[in-house]
Amino acid sequence: MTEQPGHAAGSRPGRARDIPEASVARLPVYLRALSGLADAGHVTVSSEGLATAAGVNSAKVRKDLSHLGSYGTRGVGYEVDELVHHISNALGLAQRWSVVLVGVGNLGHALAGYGGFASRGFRIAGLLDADPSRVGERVAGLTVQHIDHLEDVVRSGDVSIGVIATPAEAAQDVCDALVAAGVTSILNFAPAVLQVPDGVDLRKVDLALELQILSFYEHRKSGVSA
Amino acid sequence: MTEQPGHAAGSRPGRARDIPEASVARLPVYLRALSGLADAGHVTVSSEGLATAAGVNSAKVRKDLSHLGSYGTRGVGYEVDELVHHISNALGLAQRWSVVLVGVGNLGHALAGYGGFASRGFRIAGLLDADPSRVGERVAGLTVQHIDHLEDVVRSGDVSIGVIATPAEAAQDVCDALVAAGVTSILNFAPAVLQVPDGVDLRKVDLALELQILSFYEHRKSGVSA
DNA sequence: CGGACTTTGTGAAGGCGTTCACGAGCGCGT
DNA sequence: ACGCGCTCGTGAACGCCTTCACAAAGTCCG
Repeated sequence: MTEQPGHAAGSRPGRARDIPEASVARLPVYLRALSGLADAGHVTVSSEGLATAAGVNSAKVRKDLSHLGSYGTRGVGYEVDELVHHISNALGLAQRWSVVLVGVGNLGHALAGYGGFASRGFRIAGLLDADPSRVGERVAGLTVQHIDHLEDVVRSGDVSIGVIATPAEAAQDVCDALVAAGVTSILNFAPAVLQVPDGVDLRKVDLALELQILSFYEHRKSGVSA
Repeated sequence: MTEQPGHAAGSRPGRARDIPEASVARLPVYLRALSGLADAGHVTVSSEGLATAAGVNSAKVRKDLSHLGSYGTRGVGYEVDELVHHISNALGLAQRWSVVLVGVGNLGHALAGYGGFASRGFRIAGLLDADPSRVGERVAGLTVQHIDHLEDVVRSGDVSIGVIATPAEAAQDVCDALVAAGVTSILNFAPAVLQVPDGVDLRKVDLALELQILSFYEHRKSGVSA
């Protein structure tokens, strides 16, 4: 399930209408499904249709979307374009976020070249690495800089999100440096558990974790009839 | 949160002791934390210690581990080596799984070279790609083969797990081909929602999804005091 | 224009997972 | 040998999320 921790949810009593974490996590999925539906020429879509495209059930879709407001038309469904707009707004994708990517190894290359970031409004403000032999290399239209320039890049690029794609050993140091430079959200691809101070959001993607979960169920399958 | 669907849980009435999905998802995290503790020279660890290392709370650790059996010693804690052994067994990592990786682009390269797979007992039985210009290339000690060889690779390599790292457009076709070849678990890195028949487990890792979730909370942060 | 049909939005119910809290068991020191 | 202190294992309470089910509301067609 790869659940993620609670985002220091109560850091402020803030009156902001809160959308359940589980719902927030599905909004990007709806966004992607809606892109596909738009490309296929659909102008409107029912909760049932969107549910199928997103791989969930329709009750969940309706409940999730209801947190954003009442943007559906009874008897018809949701207007695809309008829904994309509202979900994007809710996710904060209307504004262009700048991210800094630390660690330009295999995974870093893949992330830098990944189209899914740019298409969702994320701008890579800098590529950094601690290895001097990598500095100067051109990757995805950017020049790799030394990690010492982290603070410059963050401040001059108005960066609030950092992505860590370093080896596990370096991850915590990089994380601390990101926080010190003023980054307030961190996405960690390194296989390590990181500590961050309150007020900084941390999420992780573990490439091997899902494979191990599959292993569990695969193991169960073969063992069931034994 | 990136939660994952229900693994067709009830496919068999199977008496296999079932571990809650949420627990299963944390076991790999414990495994990693325990590796770190072992390297640091710890022989035993308390639920509190493991909780800190894994980034969860101790009650959760104890509850999760209790599903595997009673391997702790009251007043002392858990023996690190023994716990690694039991968790590995539960996850099915005692046996060596063979996986086939389809799509050798940027991400495919990163995955093929990712040490976390090999270190957890996953063997890459083949690298496949549809692009003829990529066929023959050596990546991570293997030679890229054309996708037409999929069935050969799966059958001769006793492969039960497939990893998809293709563009979104190709993902469903590759998925169908994997299923047809006999793969029963699929890990999808492509940004697409895939359909699989009953009996096949599907999990996905979405590189951009977590970034969008961070965007949501970052957006909220800046909007709170406005 | 009116009635039947479709689909949303949502209160209520149910299930799952987390957290609490404490009894049971084990090691250690005296 | 015995009691003290520590930590596990676990039933119970709690809370979040999912699912159900239906009234409200809008469309479409005769």
